[in-house]
Amino acid sequence: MTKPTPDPRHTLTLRDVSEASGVSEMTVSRVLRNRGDVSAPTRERVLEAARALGYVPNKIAGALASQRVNLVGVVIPSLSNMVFPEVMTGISEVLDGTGLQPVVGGTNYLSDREESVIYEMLSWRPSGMIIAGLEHSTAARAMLARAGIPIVEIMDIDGDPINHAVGISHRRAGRQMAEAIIAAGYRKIAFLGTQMPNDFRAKKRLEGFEEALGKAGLTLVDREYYSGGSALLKGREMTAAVLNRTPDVDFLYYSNDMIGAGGLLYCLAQGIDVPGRIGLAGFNGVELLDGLPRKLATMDACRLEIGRKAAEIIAGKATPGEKIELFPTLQPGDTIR
Amino acid sequence: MTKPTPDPRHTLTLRDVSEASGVSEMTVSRVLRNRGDVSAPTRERVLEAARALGYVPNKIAGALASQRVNLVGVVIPSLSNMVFPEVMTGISEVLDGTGLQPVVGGTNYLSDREESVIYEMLSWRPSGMIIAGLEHSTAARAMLARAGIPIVEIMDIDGDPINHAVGISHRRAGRQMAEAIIAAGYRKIAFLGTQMPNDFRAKKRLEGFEEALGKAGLTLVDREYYSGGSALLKGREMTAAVLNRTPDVDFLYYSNDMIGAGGLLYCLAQGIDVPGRIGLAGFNGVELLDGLPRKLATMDACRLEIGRKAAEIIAGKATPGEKIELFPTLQPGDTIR
DNA sequence: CAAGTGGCTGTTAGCGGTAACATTAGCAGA
DNA sequence: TCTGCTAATGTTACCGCTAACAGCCACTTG
Repeated sequence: MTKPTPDPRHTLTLRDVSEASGVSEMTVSRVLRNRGDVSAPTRERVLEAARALGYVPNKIAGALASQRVNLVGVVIPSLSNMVFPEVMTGISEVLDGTGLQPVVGGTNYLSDREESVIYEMLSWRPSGMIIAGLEHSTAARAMLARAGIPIVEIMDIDGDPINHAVGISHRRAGRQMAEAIIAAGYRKIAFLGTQMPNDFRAKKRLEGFEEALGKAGLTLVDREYYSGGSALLKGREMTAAVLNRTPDVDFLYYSNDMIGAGGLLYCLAQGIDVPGRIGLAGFNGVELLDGLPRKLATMDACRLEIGRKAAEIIAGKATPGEKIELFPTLQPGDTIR
Repeated sequence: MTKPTPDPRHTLTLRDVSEASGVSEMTVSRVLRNRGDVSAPTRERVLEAARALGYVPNKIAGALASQRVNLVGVVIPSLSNMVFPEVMTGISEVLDGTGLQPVVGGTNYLSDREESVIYEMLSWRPSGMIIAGLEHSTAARAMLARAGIPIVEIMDIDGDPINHAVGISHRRAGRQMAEAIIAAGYRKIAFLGTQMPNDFRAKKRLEGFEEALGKAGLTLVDREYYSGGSALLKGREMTAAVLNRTPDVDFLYYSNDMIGAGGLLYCLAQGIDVPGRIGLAGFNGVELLDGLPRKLATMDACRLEIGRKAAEIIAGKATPGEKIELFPTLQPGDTIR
């Protein structure tokens, strides 16, 4: 069967079910939505008819008539980031059972893309929007602000939310990590991270990090950026480059766990004493790390909780304070002495 | 600003733009959709008015009236599987520019969930559906079959598609891997995989694998299953368990690369000679592997290409043959001697 | 026994757009 | 001047469903 239309007739509507079961369309509608009073026998007849016909309601018509859409737009930079699936899990957990359904869109860290994804989503009149980050184009902010639905910006709270924000302070996270590293006695610290001009959160982390270094009278002894490709592999390569260029470096701060893991594998393969000779740290608290030969120091980003809280605000289950700050915990692992 | 409704008045409609620009709603509609003839000055006035008001069209109403929806439903088991983001990339690549937009839904390998996700999606009357796997509940198949839209089942072609199928033969993939392993001289082969009763593709791979073993007069010397948790870590644990229980095993066949990678790290840490004493192989060709100390033998699943081809069928860019079979290539890596 | 009451079902009028057709103006050619 | 045509715009009738309200029929209640 290659033809996509195995049905000879028109597409089914409420009317078909109504005729098949001998009641009005309205009653069918009531049965199918479990709303209002319908007698048990009628309900049975209707359900039976709907099942027999294989009727699938048309939500487009329903949404237009009722002015209600059970969709929640979720706008994130990337699906393949390890970070966002977990946020999605938190969102789904909470939304499941509320009748609300998440719809995901990716922006690839592109502001233009973000704007058009938001526009597209709003044109479906969702019940709420969850968006990663606080930085958006003016147009995007304007659209969101006047959409008349709850908007939750997630991941970050260093900035001004349109409506609600749930996240951590990346600036503070960077600072904390720097303080821990300094406290452990490391002094020649290098940074290795992504080259994404639009990864504002990574940028803020680095700012906080350097700020804390500054307070201790230190500056980064080296930095290395990458873009694209396998993060694990890039981590190896970048680490090799830094160690080569700055042999006396004693700490490598990675902007995420994947490149950190690559660096760790590289150091171990080179027989470098970790954390004695060189310390390492990443960011995110990716589950992956649990399987590595040594546990990388990191900081979890409260991803699951961020997803949950955001969804709760949309679902009306949480008091919507303007900003909800979560506090990541530093996991020293085995790579800080 | 905590209130989600910065706008005092009602939500905007075509009428508002029409009044603001002094033309009929129909003309506004034409301008906004770039359809039909509209004079340049009128077009300008309308666009100007729409921009000034911050009008976002209501696709629900538009879709109902035009009976056209630019959405493509994509149903996959899991977003956090490493496998599916790449499929999504392929889909997006092709759909971008066609005006079609993918909408993703996850099933967690649960047949019930799948059925309800499909129902939910169909109720939005999408232009097409892309669904992982060939195994669905009777009700799900029926719904899809009579939806009157192109349905593309992806990943697998060992079975009967509803409409179109794009994928690889997992049975054949398992067979091929077994043949390569046997050819390399391994004889005491164990299998380590997921415990998911609904991961039909992993199951088929194993069937093919065992079939080929059988032809060579061999059987699996051990098997180990897992569920949940960090795949990398589980890989280590399972490998330890097998090596402990069956010390003379000489090959470990993993149902996916992540647990394979965990196993590889474990073997290396134990100082086991890989691939001399023990050979290893996974499945998927995950990019991640590129950063591992040694390259794991695997077989890529043509994920990008599957996504592309599926999207092309939906977009009408490809001749829709019933089944499109892709052929994975075996990547021997460094873990088969 | 009239008037209420509650359970069940039907009727009507849109929701905000768009397809299809109608209308108008402007202009060329006979 | 009149017809015929095209480009630009307007009018009308839905799309499939649901909110709101309107019946109707037992039954109770005073």
